[in-house]
Amino acid sequence: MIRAVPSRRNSIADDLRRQITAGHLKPGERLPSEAKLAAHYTVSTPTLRNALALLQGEGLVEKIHGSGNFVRHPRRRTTYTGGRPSAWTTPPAPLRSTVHARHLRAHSPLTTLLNVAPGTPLTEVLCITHEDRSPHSLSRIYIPRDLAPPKLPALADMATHLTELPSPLAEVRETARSRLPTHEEATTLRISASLAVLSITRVAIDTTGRVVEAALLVYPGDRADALFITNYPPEERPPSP
Amino acid sequence: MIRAVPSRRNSIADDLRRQITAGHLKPGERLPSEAKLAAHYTVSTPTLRNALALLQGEGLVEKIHGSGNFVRHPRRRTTYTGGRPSAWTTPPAPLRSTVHARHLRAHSPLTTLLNVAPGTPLTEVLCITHEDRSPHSLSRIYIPRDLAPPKLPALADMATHLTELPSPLAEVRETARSRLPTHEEATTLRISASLAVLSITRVAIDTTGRVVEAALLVYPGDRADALFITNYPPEERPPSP
DNA sequence: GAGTGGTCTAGACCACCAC
DNA sequence: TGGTGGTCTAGACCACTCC
Repeated sequence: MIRAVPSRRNSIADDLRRQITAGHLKPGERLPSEAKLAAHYTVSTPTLRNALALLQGEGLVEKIHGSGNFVRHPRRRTTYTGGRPSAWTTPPAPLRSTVHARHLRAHSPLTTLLNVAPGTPLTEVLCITHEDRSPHSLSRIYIPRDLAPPKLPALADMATHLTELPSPLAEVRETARSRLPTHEEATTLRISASLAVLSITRVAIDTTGRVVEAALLVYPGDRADALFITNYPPEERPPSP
Repeated sequence: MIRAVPSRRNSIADDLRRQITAGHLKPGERLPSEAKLAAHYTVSTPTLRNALALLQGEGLVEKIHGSGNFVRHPRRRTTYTGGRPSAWTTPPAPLRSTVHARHLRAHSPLTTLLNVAPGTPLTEVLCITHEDRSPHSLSRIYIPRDLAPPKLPALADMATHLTELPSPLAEVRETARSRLPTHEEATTLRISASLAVLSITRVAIDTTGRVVEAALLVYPGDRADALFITNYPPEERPPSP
């Protein structure tokens, strides 16, 4: 049974949401200050802030400390396509990537992910995609250093790289999880701490069983889906259990 | 730059979290009332409730209106495996399913999902898996009625069914999304409204291009991952772009 | 420095649950 | 009916941003 919840904060959120979706409040526009909104709706500031928190969780409003609440630009919803290592991936049309690479040595979570000994040299590529100037997604990609180009590369340079592996690619395993962002992720992606993210851990394995790439991908839930396609060619259709 | 956030609610949440993970507070146990906890930490009730809200979002604490805050039983983390229609799926060992089936006719979101005309007869199977007595996941499965058993079946009966399709299965497409639960989902799954869920939309297509099954799956983020495996057999290794 | 949001207080009153 | 959580008020004081 669904209980109707006619709380003050819900009706305020509904009203603001209607104004945003109807276009009376335009993307990028600043809302009146919380004090003014509270006065307008004749509620206390905590109640008004609760209403705004709902809209932040939906990705409709962005709060910037010290300057105000802003209507978010509606995000293009992009689709992450499963089954491909980074080298075969380019960000969809309107997005641009910022890439930073660095050297490091494998430690605790990475050792199990890449199945390497602690201290193994790795190359990390940190990649943030942007739509206009606002962040869209966050990727951390780890490659055994002997497979990475000797100079820390731009991601574009990597595109040609994974195809030159000593052994060909055999398998890609992806684990998708839904969770709230860490404090760090929320600030880099400039999203509310209550906006859920899709976290994908991807591992690419070559025919020798070696992990040639591991990737930790984070997509804010309001702007990305992940698509996975499984084909059953006639000769290898699995039996029923 | 990451800013340290040493707020009162964070330190309280940290303290309670430590007590839970260390086992001083045991699963199923009721926490002291919010008033008592507030007195113990010498904070106001809203502040204490904020601390509890953090733990709810992590799935560590379950709040039951009128009776108290309880330490959740730690959930077994299950793994949803992609690429399979319902008929090939059985819930992992400790879980049991409650199944309800009903007839209905296709309407707005289902018509596009199943690619059928409005009013097409469908069979809906609503499936809730449980671990002990607490809900674990929620599935809604839609099948064209001529492919479903004439009597509304238990899901177990369906297992043999999809293998008897007029045309063999050709493709499974799965879209994964991260979001907060709807009010309805939060109450049926007995989770906090701030615990993110993994929502998977799965469509199975046979060799004639017909959609033989569509499924809407909801997994609370604290207790399920989804795993997708893509194999590249030697003869069909895709080229680099 | 003026204006904004971030956090917190110390209550009030209502809704739900178990006895 | 008594205890619990749910919602809300009307402030206070601090931290951040921008001029």
